[in-house]
Amino acid sequence: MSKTINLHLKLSSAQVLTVLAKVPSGRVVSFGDLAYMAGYPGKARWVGTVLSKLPAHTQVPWHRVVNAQGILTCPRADLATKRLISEGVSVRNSRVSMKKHRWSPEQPAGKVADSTED
DNA sequence: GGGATGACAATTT
DNA sequence: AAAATTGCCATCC
Repeated sequence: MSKTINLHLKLSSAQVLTVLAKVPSGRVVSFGDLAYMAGYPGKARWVGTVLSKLPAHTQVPWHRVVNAQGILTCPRADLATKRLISEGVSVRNSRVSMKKHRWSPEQPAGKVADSTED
């Protein structure tokens, strides 16, 4: 059949940035997780492309984004490391412990998964 | 408009 | 554990 009907409908980078802005200090997320949370599972590469276009003075915590291996793969890895350590994240050789610092969109207590949610 | 590249990931060898 | 393969999307030449 036809191969994906991707018409003029483009992905929303704003959604990714919105989710990223929700990542708390001292935590990190992978590109894939970020893409998944934003509603675009499997499009990790695209997330990388989006972040690569962020301005240098952006307020978005781009330094909290690492790859699935927990490695800081951004061109400012040294800066990201510096920031993460400042937030209490253990960074070793541009690498963080995903098992310990990986952030999940956990709902705050009281807000249980209700089907009536939007 | 095709091919290479990039802040990726899951699977397989 | 590490390298190779394949998939994925936007951007650059």
